[in-house]
Amino acid sequence: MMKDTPPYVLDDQIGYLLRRVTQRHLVIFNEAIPEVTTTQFAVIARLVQLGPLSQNLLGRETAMDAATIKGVVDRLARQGLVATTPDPDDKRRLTVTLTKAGADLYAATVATALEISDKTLAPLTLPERASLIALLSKLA
Amino acid sequence: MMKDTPPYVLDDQIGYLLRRVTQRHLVIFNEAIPEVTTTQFAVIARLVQLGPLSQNLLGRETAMDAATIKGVVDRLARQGLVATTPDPDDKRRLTVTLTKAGADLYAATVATALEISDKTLAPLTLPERASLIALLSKLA
DNA sequence: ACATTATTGTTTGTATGCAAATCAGTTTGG
DNA sequence: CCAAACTGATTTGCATACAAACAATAATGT
Repeated sequence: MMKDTPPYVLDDQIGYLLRRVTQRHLVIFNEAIPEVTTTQFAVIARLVQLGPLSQNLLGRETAMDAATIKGVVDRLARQGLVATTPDPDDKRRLTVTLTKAGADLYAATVATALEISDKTLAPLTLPERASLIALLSKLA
Repeated sequence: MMKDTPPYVLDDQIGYLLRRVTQRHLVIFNEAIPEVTTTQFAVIARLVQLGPLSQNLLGRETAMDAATIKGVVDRLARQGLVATTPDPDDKRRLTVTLTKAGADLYAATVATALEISDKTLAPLTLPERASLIALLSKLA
């Protein structure tokens, strides 16, 4: 006897669920903090946490490859939220620094950012939220 | 006394975790089924499940807006995996149908697609996997 | 019947996100 | 020391993903 394959139910697949939950989160974020995107905010948060970093290292610290972080940094620089300066010790490197405007934006929005996370998780109880974060952390 | 704001830990935020888990999933998918992307596979799976659909409805059934589904359908059509035909009853509508090549590709890869979901969830125990899927379903 | 409204699909613009190729600069091994 | 390997950054190309504006068509209410 052949054991038959379980059916493929798109709505129960981890990839599809991740995409839909992400979509909902992006809407919530964009409504609450329209000035920057989630990725841009992640970059700012990392710069607050770690201080100035080279562009590629900043990318690794925020899970973006070299091509992606370049675009994000360029757009943040265009808004005056970060600045880039050449590294005197390594002529290849570009140091990315948070500007005052960037630090001010972070200070003004970080509480809202926490509310966004709460709102995204709102359909869950508090223990469920902690459980979800723990489970996702194991997969990251 | 003011209760102070909880710290903003980027790595514990739902949005950041979703992005990183999605990245890992996309790598696994692309290694196992390089012929199509996750979104393209979702479209094919829906067509298998529901049969021919108008382009916009297909987008709604796969969580893509009108602009996005158009690009996805165009690329699938270019590969000969779907075909589009005008709807005689509604001149606005474009009916999207799975071709034989599309149906064959689905038949040949659906078992692999299930393995991809398993592999993405591999760091979790079986009960943990069920729990994660249930929690994400509540947020979708 | 017909004006208002809604729906379908398209296009443009912006923002991730990754692969691959390239160039410049740095590090390392023999 | 110096060729080989590596790293940092950039560019191009492709694939989502959404907003906004638009044209064609269909459905609705009065």
